Amino acid sequence: MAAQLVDEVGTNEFTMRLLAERLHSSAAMLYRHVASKDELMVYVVDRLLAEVTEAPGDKRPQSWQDAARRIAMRFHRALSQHPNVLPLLAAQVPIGPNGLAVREQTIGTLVQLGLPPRLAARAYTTIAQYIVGFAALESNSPTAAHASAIASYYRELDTDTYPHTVAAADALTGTPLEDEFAEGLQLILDGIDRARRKR
Amino acid sequence: MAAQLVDEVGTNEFTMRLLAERLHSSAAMLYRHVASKDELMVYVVDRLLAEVTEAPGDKRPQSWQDAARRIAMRFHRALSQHPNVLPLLAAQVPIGPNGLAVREQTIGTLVQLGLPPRLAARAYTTIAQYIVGFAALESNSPTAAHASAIASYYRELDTDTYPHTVAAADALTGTPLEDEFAEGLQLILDGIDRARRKR
DNA sequence: ACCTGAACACCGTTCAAGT
DNA sequence: ACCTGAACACCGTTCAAGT
Repeated sequence: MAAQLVDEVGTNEFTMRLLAERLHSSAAMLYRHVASKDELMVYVVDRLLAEVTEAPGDKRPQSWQDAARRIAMRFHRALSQHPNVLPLLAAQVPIGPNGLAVREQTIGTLVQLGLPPRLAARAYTTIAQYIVGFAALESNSPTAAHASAIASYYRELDTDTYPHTVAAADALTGTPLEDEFAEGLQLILDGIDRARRKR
Repeated sequence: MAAQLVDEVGTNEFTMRLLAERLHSSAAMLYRHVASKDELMVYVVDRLLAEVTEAPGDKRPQSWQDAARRIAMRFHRALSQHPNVLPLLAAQVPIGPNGLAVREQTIGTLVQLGLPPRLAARAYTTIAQYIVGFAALESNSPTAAHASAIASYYRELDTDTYPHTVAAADALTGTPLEDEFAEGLQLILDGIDRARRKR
């Protein structure tokens, strides 16, 4: 399957020829199933979004904050487990069936729990953007592959010319990334809550 | 210049050979100035970030909200003027000198106007993510190139299976994108403000 | 020493030719 | 009818060979 291969070798190394080889087939054969590599990538993204969909056994959320937090965590976890999909997600707006399903489920739940439809839609978009953006930031953390190159780059930074950047970096190094994610999310949820109360 | 060519032909059509041709040079010559195409793309992104830097003649912001809004608007405008740079910005964390300068200036201003350093750093990241995410969404609007393909895709959507998505789409079609951007930004600013007051 | 054309090792995609 | 090897038209990158 294409999604597995992306997980394994990453977007850059993913090749129609390599996928064909894995399937004991030929590259030309793939074009009988998909129109292009781009279309295939849409499917790969949609596979990831499938993991964000609500499971049937999930207990019902008690508040819209609860619901938003839960979907955000699922989304975040899916991206942690499939970090190689991130570049694809940043490049496309997810238009596959699961992408639409997640959107629909989430907005629906938020509306049901008291958020005005317009605000619910904006909330979903803002949160989704935050998750993807945070994951992009996370992939640049010291555990990532290109770490050494970027680390050496930052090492050259003067504390005098970039005092706040360096200070902030130090401050944030203290807190684990999981907490950071939750804190930033809370920032957004609070903003949504204030918008809700205003009307 | 590389940035101009990206603006003109887009990321996909941008080619070392084409750039060399524009410069009345050869592709091999480019590798005397840059190590790789990726490095060149870092410069292209940094050119855009240069437009986000504070101009010397700017009047001083009155509040951190004011400062944040102003930098967000500049960033947003730069992306509107160079939409082809967006895919690059989504793929890299901007590590060029201007990227660092914008970060430094912004966090510095926010701290000076009363935001705790940690919160200022997170605020910058969250807002930057929002801007890039919003631009990605905007590039999918009906004025964009791939509009017909995506439009036809959404046309197939059942109002029964995706009631909230369709309803939200209708609701949001009414408001101009500029207003939407400002509203979403306000959501985040409110969240930051609540975090500030809490401590 | 500086620049280039041509080459290398790839791509995504297509298509004539086999079974 | 289904599948494939080879080909096409490209890439980014390198390098021997020219000046």
